[in-house]
Amino acid sequence: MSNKLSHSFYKSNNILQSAKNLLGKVLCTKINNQFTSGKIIEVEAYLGSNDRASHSYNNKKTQRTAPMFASGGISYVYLCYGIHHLFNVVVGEKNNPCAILIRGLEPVDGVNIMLKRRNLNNLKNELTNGPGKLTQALGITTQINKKSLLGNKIWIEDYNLHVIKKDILSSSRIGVDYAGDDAKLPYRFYINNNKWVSK
DNA sequence: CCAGGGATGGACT
DNA sequence: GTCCATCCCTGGT
Repeated sequence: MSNKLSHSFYKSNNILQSAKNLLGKVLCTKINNQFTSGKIIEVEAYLGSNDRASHSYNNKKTQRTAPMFASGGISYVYLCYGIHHLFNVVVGEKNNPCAILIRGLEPVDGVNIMLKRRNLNNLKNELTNGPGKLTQALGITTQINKKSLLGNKIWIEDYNLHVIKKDILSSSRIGVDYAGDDAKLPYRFYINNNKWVSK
């Protein structure tokens, strides 16, 4: 049986709800035949054309942002600071360019593979407690940009891990000072008291 | 073609 | 906790 999140999950236009729903789900990759996964602990929602913090603000469609304009259910991976690959889940209907950035993961499968990719010797929070760290750990690069999340390279599973509603906290998003008033919006969601939340 | 930017990380105290 | 190097790629020309 498969617990893979299906098409319908990604088509919703209620992006904030979708972002919260991703908490507790398990992000999986199979890169170079190596399976790794982690439970989603922290996310940020980017609400598209009206959100100044979003790459797709003002319907700015370029080669880079094109994946956001596609129908939900694909990856949006881009390079940040020339070094870090950041992974987003594209959600919403076609031409509603929204995405959810994954910022923190609790390692589940393939910890040894992740440690190796991160050049670490033992399990500690810096393995996956940041958007650039977790992509490195899961082997996510722009090579898997614009890929279906229903395929066999990258996907998300629902293991029915219960996240208590009151344990979901929100805050403003990180590193979006350029967004004016929109920088203050409480579109970052994370699980309370969890060591895998970014610093 | 190239100037400028960027949803950060890690080294250090 | 604080500070700052990062460097590839994008997009406008």
